[in-house]
Amino acid sequence: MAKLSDVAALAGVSVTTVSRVINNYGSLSEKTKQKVFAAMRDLNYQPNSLARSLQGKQTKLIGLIFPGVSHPFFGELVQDLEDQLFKHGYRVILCNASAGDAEKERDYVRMLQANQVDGIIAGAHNMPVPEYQKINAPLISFDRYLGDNIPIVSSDNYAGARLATSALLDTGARDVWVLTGANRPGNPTNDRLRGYQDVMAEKGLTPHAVEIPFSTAPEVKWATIKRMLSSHVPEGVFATDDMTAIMVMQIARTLGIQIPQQLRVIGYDGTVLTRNYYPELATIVQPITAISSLMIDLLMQRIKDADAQLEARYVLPVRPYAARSLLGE
Amino acid sequence: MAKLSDVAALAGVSVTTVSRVINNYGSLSEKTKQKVFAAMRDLNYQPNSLARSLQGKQTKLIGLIFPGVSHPFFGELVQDLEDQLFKHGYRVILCNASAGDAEKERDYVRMLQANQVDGIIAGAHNMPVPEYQKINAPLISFDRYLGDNIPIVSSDNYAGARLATSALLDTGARDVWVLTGANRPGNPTNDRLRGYQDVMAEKGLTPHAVEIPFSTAPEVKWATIKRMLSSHVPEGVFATDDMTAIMVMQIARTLGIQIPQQLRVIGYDGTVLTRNYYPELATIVQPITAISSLMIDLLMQRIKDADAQLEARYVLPVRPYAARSLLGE
DNA sequence: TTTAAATTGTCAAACGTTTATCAATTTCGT
DNA sequence: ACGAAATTGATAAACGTTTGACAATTTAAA
Repeated sequence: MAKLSDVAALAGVSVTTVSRVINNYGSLSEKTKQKVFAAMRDLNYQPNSLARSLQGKQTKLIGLIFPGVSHPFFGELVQDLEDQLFKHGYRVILCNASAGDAEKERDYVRMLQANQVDGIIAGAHNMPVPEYQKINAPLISFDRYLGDNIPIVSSDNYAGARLATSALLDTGARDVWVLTGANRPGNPTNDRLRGYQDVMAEKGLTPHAVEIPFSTAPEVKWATIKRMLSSHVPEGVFATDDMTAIMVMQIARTLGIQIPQQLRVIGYDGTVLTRNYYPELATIVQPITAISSLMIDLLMQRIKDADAQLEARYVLPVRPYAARSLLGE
Repeated sequence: MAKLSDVAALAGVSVTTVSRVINNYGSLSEKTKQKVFAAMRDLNYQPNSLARSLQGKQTKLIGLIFPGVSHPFFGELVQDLEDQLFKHGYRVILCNASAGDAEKERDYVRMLQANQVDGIIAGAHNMPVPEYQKINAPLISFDRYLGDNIPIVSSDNYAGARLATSALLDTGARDVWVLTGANRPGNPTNDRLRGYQDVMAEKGLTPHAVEIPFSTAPEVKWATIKRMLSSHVPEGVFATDDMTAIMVMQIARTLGIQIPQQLRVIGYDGTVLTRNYYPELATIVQPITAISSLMIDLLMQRIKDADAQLEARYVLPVRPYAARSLLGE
């Protein structure tokens, strides 16, 4: 790998001059600039990031901690974050912090700090809150409470859940159940459950919640749902994520349950993937692009100024998708 | 951030000793080791990766260049790669090289080299081959020809395509079409097309190929398929990826085409996602886990020894999934 | 108690940059 | 052609670590 001094030698100038060209400071004649650029091109020179970061520059690296990119929602979110961060000149270190593995997440956080990342965006939550608090890199959270002064960005889970539940009730259904992920304290997705419960209460209906942790193996999930549908067919099911909703519909079909005549299903997330490849699924769309731009925007503020005053919570609006299909239209 | 000298001061030893403890060389008494470990713990010390890499150590970073993680297949592959690399002590820099954007990919490659990554795994191919050739980091490719001496790992596209086509023919279908991605030269996925063509030829049947580039916007893809199915309903369709297969089935349904009575569809990829959430889809399963372990294994060999002699091509076996559903079982 | 071996320390160079200081040289306007 | 301004260079310190050479000290074996 060519280094600064090689470029200087080839261009016939001093290393100081080359550095001045690269960092664009001091006064430089157009002629030498061109000579240096030419030499850089010839040698295919790339400044060594390690060296310049060591010297004090930013690393231009951001750590992304999410439960994994194989889930379509996180896949799309991570892809969007990466795309946008790239445009801001940042690169991404990917951390798949599968649910439950606190030790791995700890390792990640350690590593990200050792690598001097300029910031972290986290959408996983396996470690206890106090540990997040002492991370000294700028940190923004998605949909999870990680500690005071760590801004949370999320979609309007409560309003979304109300929308979903109401859409089911609007079809005339009264026996409406909710399928929710693990109900961890301080987790904004609890609002999805709350939204459901509140709407049901307002209508004087009995809520029924079935809990299926996010990390449940698909086979187990399948079995659980099948057992549920076999013993009793509700009129409506609000699954708090699309994949679960799709599974409910699949299982219903295999059980010969008519959709939507007997059973109406609505999901949550509304990824591009489900909207395009499963368009008949009614769902609540999270504004992924808005979520990523906001998170990046907040992160950039904290990177510029570590003490930037930010809100504790940023809640972005959701919208219903394909609710008509609940009516069989 | 605490540094080496802080640890030394707290432990009451010299920096050399601390470094010796960390890197485990020279002779050390158990007592000082413990003192140093304790000090590291107390200060929550993390060696600065930048500094140690600059000094000559590996960065323990691997670049992953793929078309994006929002596609389930790549999402699962990347997740698997990341998980396994983590266990090997490596971290991942994620590069979404959306199809067609050579400039972005060039930027990525430049950046990865500037960051001194220990290796690269690439599953995208937007730059001309010569540019890959001059990358000096160890490089392994997925399913794409990137140049001589750059090993390609892929599933058995040819055999898989034969399997898929045969499965359709086995149902009695004769008018069988293929829906394939862009047919770029040197791209092993061409083998999927070849496999189809060969089987058709062997049976004396006329092949029909419709090309839909991978990067096509879903709406356009939808329209294309709809147009195709509206003008003529084949007896069988082999879509060279599952998402397209699913779309074909969705559109067929909206057109009132009976599946599988009138139209049989088989896909390719067989991700965990489709198998779990779309189990009625017949498909060919790529061995994602085997693919990632092999790629990592090869990469590790090249990292240990840059001149490690490796094969040009590694082809991993595929297996059919849910072929029975083509028969309506 | 002597002596060899084990342990720890001191010092300095190196990795590739950035940046400040000061000096030397070139360019330019008048 | 003179002086001021612009340009370039030489040198060195700094970022945090590793590693080698060598010296000093401690420990343990004979």
